[in-house]
Amino acid sequence: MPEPRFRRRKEDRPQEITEAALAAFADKGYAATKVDEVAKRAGVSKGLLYLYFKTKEDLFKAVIRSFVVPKIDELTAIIDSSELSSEEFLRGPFLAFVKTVPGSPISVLVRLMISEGPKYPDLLQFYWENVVSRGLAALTVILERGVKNGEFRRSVVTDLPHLFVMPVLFSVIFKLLFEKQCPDTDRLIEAQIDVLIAHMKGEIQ
Amino acid sequence: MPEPRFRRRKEDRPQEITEAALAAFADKGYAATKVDEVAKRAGVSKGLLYLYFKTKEDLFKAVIRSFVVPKIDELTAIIDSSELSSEEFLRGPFLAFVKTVPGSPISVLVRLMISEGPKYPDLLQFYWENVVSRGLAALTVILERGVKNGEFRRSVVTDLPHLFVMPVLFSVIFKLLFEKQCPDTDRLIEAQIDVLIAHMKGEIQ
Amino acid sequence: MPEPRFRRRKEDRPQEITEAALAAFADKGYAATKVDEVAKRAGVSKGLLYLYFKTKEDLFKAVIRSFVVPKIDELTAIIDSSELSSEEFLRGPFLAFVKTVPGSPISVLVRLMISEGPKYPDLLQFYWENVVSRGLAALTVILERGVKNGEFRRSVVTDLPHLFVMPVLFSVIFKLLFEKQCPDTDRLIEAQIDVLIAHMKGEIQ
Amino acid sequence: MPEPRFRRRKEDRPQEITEAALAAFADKGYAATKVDEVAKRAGVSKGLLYLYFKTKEDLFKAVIRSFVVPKIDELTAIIDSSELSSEEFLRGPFLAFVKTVPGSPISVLVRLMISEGPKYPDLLQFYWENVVSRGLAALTVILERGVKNGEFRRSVVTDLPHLFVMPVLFSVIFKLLFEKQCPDTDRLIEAQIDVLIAHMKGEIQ
DNA sequence: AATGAATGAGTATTCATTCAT
DNA sequence: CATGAATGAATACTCATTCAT
Repeated sequence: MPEPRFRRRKEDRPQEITEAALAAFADKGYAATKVDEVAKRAGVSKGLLYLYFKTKEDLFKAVIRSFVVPKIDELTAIIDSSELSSEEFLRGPFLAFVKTVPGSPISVLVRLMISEGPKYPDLLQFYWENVVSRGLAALTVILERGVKNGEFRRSVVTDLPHLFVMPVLFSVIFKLLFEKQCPDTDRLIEAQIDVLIAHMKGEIQ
Repeated sequence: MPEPRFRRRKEDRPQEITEAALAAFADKGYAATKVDEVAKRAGVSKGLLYLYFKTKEDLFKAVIRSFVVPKIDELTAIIDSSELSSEEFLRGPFLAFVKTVPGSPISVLVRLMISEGPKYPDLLQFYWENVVSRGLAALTVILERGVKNGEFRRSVVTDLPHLFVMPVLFSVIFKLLFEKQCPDTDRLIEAQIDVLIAHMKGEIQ
Repeated sequence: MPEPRFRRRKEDRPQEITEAALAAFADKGYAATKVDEVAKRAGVSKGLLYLYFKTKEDLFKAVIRSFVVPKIDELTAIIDSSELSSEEFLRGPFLAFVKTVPGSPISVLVRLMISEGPKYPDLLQFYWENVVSRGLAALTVILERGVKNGEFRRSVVTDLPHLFVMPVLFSVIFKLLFEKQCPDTDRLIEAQIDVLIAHMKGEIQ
Repeated sequence: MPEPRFRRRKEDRPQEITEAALAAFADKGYAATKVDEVAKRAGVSKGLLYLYFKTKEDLFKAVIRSFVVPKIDELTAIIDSSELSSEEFLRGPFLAFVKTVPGSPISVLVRLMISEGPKYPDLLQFYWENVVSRGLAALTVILERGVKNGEFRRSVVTDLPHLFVMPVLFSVIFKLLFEKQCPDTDRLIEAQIDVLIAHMKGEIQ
């Protein structure tokens, strides 16, 4: 008995399709990915894809939105529920979270944002509001708390949460481009955090 | 019959074309740039462009090669000719050089490498050999010299020259994507160098 | 549980669908009308529509057939039941009937026949047999009766009933295309009939 | 020796293409005509067609414009250069001109305007301004001249130049749809003109 | 009978590349 | 050398039709 040509699974389709799209975009980038290819990967006809996403661009935006926001939610959830000191938090949950990024599917999204972002200002806006600024804000909360506690001295470092994010972006890209020559990204990230914390604490290293 | 005011010499053509291409790629990215558009910008016919570059991909590779190598040559030249201490070098010529990158035309190349690199392994190889590894090697020379001098303690930092490059990559991308919300990149870069040097020197900050 | 206020009966369905189709075709023409749209207008699912009409073309043919024949039946009925002289008939019931055409839903059918007819010879055949030739035949009966009566002289006019139909077709099309610049179609139609009758009667106007 | 794949004939191309398009539209109507088909008929590649006409719609508009305006220019030229009395003009050059329309390539344009016009208001506007209103104006000039001369009585007929155009539109459409059953269109047109002139002259017929 | 999710052939349009001039 | 007219393969998107439910 042959497989039925139609499977009705309305609820699951959008997710199945965005997952396939993420994989395809990861492989070839946005422009080089054919809609046909995404449909095939999702085990779905092109027509159905267009039932859920009006255009290829739409699909792209949906991919960005649906995979990135949950991840950042994860981070803020950790902060809110944590009773740790700032240093403990940075060395513990934050470091752990941040190490998972390079090599995870999200790293693909970073590449997509860099490649295609400039063409879609609204998407950048969304990304800024829902990911980057939220991430930086979360870090700022931690750093400020550390200053208030007396754990940290106020300095450029407590002022520039970007310094804590840098190694992640760097690792993602380095790994993407020069897998072979890439240093141990965990070590790189740890080193940066170490250096920054030491600096904030005013310790002799 | 009056002489044309500017007589274009054959030898300049390829460069004129790669410059036009760089500008076009900067505006729209590789895939979205039409060969027609590049030819128009270069003030040249499409046919002539194809006389110098066999394919669009060829042109792309030429762009990468021709703009990036001179820049890295610049850096290594500075190192070789410099009599400064390691710290002086890092805070002086290195910092100065590195600050010029975000916002310069080369930053465009970074985006191009990220977007298109994975499709062209030979280009990545070239980029690694001629840019990244040379840059890291130059830094390593400086750091080792500092350790030998007794200026710096040996540590993860002297071991990971990547830490010195991170803020540049970060700034380039941040500026590209979030121009509006971008922090002062000079300050960001300086902060990182400060923190790293302080750490290597074992000083209280 | 309250009775639904309107219970749709199965028997009405085809008619409801052809009505929706006529409206949709009127708006956008045949090719530009989507089956989906017709189904929605009819308050019916696409699947059900296909239960009644095998193809879109089928639906189209049903539309033509179902709206045009009753109209022409109306006209012949008037003729058969009328005791009037030929002139009275032409100036009375015929004129009245004919004036209602431009601006009525049937005028849409005219456009459809002109646009799509050439693709469907069987439909044209049907249209000819059931509408045009019957209409012309009815007119011929009247004109012949007038000649027999001595009301009218025999001439090209009594020979070409088409002359009486011309202003209707003209008005329908003019109104369809140039609503804004369209002359009063009633006046146009009346003028034509006047002129023709005067001619047949041999009167000085 | 094989035919050269490329023939450079920049000047002739647009006309060659519009001619092919007119023929294709005549055969199948606008919607059912494939751009591929037009290109093939014109002996040209699809790409080249798109070099001259940005879209299929554009091509359609060009077809309408390029074939219709010359025809109406012809008519107005005849009027301007004629020394005839109004009746002589109507029975002579006007009648002759008007008889050529049904069956000529322009008759195709009439069908196209009816089918597609309502979708392109700007095209209808163009058609109105450059064809219909100019044609009616030309007729009005003739009729007014006849009234001034004393040739004609003023009446609805001198007021409604549309009456003179009606048989042309009617013949075009009748021929298009019911070729087989179509009366002699020359005779139909002549009859209408006869009747109208007789009426304007107030003669007993 | 009734639904609407699913299909896929069909089409307009683009753009890197070629080649007659 | 230089041009840009000409090509055609490639691709996003549509919509009549089918069929599992």
